[in-house]
Amino acid sequence: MVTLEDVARQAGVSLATASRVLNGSTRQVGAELRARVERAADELGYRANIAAQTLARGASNVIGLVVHDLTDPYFAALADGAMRAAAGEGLLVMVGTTHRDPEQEIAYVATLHAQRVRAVLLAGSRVADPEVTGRLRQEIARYLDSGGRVACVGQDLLGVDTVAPANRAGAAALARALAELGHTRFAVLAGPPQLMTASDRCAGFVEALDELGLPKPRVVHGAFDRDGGYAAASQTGDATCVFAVNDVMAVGALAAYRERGVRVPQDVSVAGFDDIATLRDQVPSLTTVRLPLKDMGARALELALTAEEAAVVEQVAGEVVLRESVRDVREAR
Amino acid sequence: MVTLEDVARQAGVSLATASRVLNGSTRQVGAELRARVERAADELGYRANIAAQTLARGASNVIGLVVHDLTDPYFAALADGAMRAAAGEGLLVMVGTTHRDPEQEIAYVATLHAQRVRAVLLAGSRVADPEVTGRLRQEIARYLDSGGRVACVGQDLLGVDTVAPANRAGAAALARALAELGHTRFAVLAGPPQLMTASDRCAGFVEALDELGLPKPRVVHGAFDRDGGYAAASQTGDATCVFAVNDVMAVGALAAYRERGVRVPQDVSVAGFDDIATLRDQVPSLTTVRLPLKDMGARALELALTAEEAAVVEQVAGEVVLRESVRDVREAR
DNA sequence: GCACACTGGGAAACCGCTTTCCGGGAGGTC
DNA sequence: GACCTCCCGGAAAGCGGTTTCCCAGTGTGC
Repeated sequence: MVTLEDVARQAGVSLATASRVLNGSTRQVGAELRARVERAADELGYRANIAAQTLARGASNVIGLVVHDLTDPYFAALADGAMRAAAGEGLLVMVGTTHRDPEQEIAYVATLHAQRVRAVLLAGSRVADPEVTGRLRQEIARYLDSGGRVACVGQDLLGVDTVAPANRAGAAALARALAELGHTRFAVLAGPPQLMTASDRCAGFVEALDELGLPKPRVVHGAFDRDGGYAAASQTGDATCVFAVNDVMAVGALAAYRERGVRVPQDVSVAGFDDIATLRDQVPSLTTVRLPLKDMGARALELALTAEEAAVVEQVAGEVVLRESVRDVREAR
Repeated sequence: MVTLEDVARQAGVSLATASRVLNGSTRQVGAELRARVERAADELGYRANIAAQTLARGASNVIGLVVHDLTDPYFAALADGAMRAAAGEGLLVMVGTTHRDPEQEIAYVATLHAQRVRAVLLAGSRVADPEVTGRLRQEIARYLDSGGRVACVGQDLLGVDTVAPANRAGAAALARALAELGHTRFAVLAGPPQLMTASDRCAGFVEALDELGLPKPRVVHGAFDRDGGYAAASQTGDATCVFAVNDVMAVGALAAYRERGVRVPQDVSVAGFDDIATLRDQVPSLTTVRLPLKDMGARALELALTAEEAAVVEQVAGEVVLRESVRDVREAR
């Protein structure tokens, strides 16, 4: 393992000079010595020891990213956005996946704190459990106290910079758009009640229907993933329009209907939420609420990197996108 | 920022004792002192500084993973497998995405080397450019020399532990299976000629057809992604069966045919390669060659972690999976 | 009763790098 | 020519841990 000292000796200069040449410093070094150091470093195959640099500088160049599941296109897009932004800043990204276990999330904050990462990005829904959230907040507080930075994509519950998708408003807008097509009997594939992203979207949808004077939808709880949507789709009763609180669930529901010979949108209309990238190849194309996922990931990184006085919360609007999977039932009359 | 020294002082013990209590050591510490140290650490909110630990121990607990694109389900699955395995070993994962730029790949090896990561996993196709491969090998050699470990998923070209999917054999088996269904006029959506995964699969397919005495397929080059498949699908001429060298290209091709009113499999049969997870919701379901992606990612990590004398190369067989997207043309007669 | 492990605590060297501080020489000014 | 800046090189003090080495105290075996 070749060290800076080896390089300095080989070049016949001091440690300080070698350091200044190889790892950007404000100080100038004469051309002659500079060349000698560079040549020595190259000959020896020197690579700076970042652990040592981090320790000496008191600042690292890696950021931590905590997601639920990388194979979910939602998080893949978020992560991709954040990682591109990080690469642009010359930062490395350490990724942790929790598989929806809140304890894992807390543990990752602690671990990333120990790593002294420059910032931690928490992507993904909060859960409606004050005890767990409290412990997470405490872990975050420790990290912030020691100079860390945290940003989050999701509900504004942690008191840190947040990119907050307008889940309620988006779902409400979707409900109005669907009602406008003449639907009156709705079902919601609502995901787990404790998951706030799921329950917010469900609530926004239900409230909007209520304001329109439409009957309450049938609410079916289940898992927040493709299989959850698939399973829940069998319990939508006589609804003419089904809202799955995220796209992967909607895709699962489409599969279930297809298998049962239920035609979409002729027999039932289906809508999702997020507009994940894989939707473009879905048949029928899926109505959804578009969220600019990559931008959100990138924005979260930016927020985490620019220290403000108070925590800033940025609302991100969702845009209703009507596609083939919903039918205008007024035409039918 | 609270340090071990703060904890030791608060507990009224030496640095050494505090270290032994808090960060696993072979040495015993008396119950009394142990309790005092633990309480002090908790009160102060102490988190070990991993950079300092890494420096002192000369070994880190993070591994590096280099992939082309996280939003591609192929790499997401590979990464997920590797990350689960890493979590099981108590390791953190630092992820870099190259977006298919080989220079980025080399740069990441250098960066991860500097980070002194325990091992580097290189996932993704090699390119048929000896100059670039040579530079990558050189960068890897430097890292290996300084005690690093490297494993790779893809072609066995780097002289390191490798999980090598049987691209040629898998494509050949697929070709034979398709020929058995009576197809004789084939086209291959072949991806970029320099990309070895693409060219190996294409070559395996073409050779197998040749051995069967069938006419040469039309080979259409293009990008190795969904849009590449989409674009290439317009140039398949009068082929009755189209092989896309990976699934995302096949999905793109299906979209193109759908838009043009070409029915799959009635008008043209389509097959892909990889069996990515998102295929389960594809209509029509896609014939492909299944690769156990998650296992491959996990296996690569294992290989990297267990030092052998010589580099071990593990072939991974692909399994032909016939689904709706291909038609048995013998029936038609 | 004595030599002898053995146990557990602490002092201090060390991991590889950054950066402050010091000092010598070159160049400029009056 | 004396004095003052600059400029740049080097010595050395950290950064926050781990671990070796030393040492005192406490059983053990014979």
